[in-house]
Amino acid sequence: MRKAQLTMQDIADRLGISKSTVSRALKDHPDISDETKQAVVKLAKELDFQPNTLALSLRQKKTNNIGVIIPEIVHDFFAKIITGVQEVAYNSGYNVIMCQTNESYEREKTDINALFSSRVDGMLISVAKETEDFSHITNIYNKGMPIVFFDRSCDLIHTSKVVTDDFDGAFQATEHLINQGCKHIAHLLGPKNLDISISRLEGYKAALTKYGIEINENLIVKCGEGTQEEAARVTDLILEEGDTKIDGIFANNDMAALGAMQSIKKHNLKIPDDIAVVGFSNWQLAEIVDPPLSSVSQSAYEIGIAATKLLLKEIESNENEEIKPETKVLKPQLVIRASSQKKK
Amino acid sequence: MRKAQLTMQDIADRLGISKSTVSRALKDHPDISDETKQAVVKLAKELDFQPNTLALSLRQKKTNNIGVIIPEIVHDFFAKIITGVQEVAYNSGYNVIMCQTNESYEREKTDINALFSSRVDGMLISVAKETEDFSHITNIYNKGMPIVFFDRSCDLIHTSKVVTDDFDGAFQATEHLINQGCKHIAHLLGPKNLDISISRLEGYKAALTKYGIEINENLIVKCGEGTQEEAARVTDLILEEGDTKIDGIFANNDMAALGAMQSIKKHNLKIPDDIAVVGFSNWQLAEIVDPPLSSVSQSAYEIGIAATKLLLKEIESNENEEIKPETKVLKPQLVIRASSQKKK
DNA sequence: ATGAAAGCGCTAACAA
DNA sequence: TTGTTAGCGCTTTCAT
Repeated sequence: MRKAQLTMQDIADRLGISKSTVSRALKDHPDISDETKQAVVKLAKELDFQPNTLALSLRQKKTNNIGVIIPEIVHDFFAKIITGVQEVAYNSGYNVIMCQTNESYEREKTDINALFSSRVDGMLISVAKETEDFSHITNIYNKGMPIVFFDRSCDLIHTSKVVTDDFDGAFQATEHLINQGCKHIAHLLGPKNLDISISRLEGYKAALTKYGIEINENLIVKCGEGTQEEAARVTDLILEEGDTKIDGIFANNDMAALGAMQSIKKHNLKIPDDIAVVGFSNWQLAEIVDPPLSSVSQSAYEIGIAATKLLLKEIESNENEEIKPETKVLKPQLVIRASSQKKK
Repeated sequence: MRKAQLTMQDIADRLGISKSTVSRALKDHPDISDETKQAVVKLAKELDFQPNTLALSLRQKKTNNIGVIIPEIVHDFFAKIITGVQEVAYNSGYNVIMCQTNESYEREKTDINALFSSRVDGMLISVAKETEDFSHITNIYNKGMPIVFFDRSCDLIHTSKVVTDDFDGAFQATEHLINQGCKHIAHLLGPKNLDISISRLEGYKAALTKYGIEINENLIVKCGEGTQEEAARVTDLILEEGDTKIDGIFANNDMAALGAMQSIKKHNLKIPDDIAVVGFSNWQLAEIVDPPLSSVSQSAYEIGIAATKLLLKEIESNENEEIKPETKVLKPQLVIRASSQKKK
């Protein structure tokens, strides 16, 4: 700040009263006379007085800030979560400090320590892909920092968490394909080291089993990191060299689904009539591509809302009462679009 | 914080020295003996001491935080800007506090005041669409808060700003279409109340003029807020009722370009051979749609970098020296994809 | 109804 | 080389 800042002392001086009176008047303390109150409020408004919340926070040992650790803002999914977080926080008088780790462990460590140093009242964390050692998180947890994980959690730490029911989403998607008449449904698998990939695979298998369709391991194919190109390539293989003629694809994510669609079109097959396609995540692109892509929506906004509510509850709970961690599993919703609705 | 926090006093007590010695030891002050230093550092590490930056900030009248006011995180464009901002800030030892206004004036006012109250060292601001009264910004500016505008600025306040050269981008796009052989290029116009819409229109006109192509006002059509549906609708009209057969479209933004593409396909015309299309903003969708969409890239990341550098320069400048505001105009780059490359 | 004073955790001028 | 003290701006207990 270039200029000296305006303080309560300044207001007090001008009015010939003490700064404690100013403080009380500003928070409408019953002891203060109406006359004094009005004078103070008037002058404060005139001078556009903004109290220094640093001093307040230091004094009260409470900042009314919460920190959010997020891997990547540019992902629709996380951006929507943030929006949910800010909504709840804002309405409860909290500010949100966001840090983007770019999936880097080092960055995550630094960010979390910085948030701790600035004494946020609690943290919402989605861990970076790189992170395997969680001591930076257990450290602050042990010091009493309220933490809620969202989307990507860490089982080592016994806190509240909010996650998507990936199994259920995959089940819904696969069941929908079956209901559309698909008998030979391929699955484009995500990276095996992520829990979500496994859960989605399990959901896919469970749906097939429920409807008495045999699981064909040849139709379950890895597509690396799940990029469009990789997905297109593996779909090419399925269509050209596979011994089974498929009529449906459930992809681990929307980018992969898109790659599959490109491959299908290239082979002059029709979507959805020859092959129906369903993705996962319901990114913006899903409604934009041609044909619009059916996809499992993870209700990111709701995840943000739920996680923040849990965190604020914890922050505002009485110090004495023991908080028992809750795990909220949000059911995803299948959004059906043209890519999977076969004409009957 | 549930538990009492660890302070320098605690460390001092355990070591039987004073807290000022601890403070000095921790910042490697030359006066302190190596012996003491090592003891302090060792204990601090053991106890995982994290200094309270609130106290530091209050004392130093410097928070090392910068605030960012952004309309919508979910837009690729802004998300990328943020990434650039965080990059520069992080490397210079600053933290970033982001606020999302959701294009609301009220929210913007509250956010800016909250940032001021928390004594951020400076602010990066992109104003909300709703904002017409700027007194909340002039207020803090007059109190000495360093401010840099990005993308959407406010001419009333004489600060540094970083913006895209929309005129140039539109010019490049239109010139490219002309070079591809287009003679009748339509322009899908953005909302007239935004400066950017006007600049892009002007760039379009200037390119036509340069190449001796007459400006046909019938080919300059509004498409409301620029959504896909609206763009598709107006394109339908041009194709069905227009008296000119067009061979190129320059759209004010990518969503509108997409709508135009849908309309063109519906009319069984080929992109780019019958009609070439160029959009603006180079959103992710541009490379995903079919055919991939040529688009003017605004180099959002660079905007974030440039704005933050300007702000930090201002923050770190000597109080006495007068800062003269700079305006950085970043040239956008046309990214040419299949939607506009006619076979010769 | 108001004021004086202590203290939140840290730094820095001044003393020793 | 280290300690003492004052003070950043605010709240709050205890006096008055």
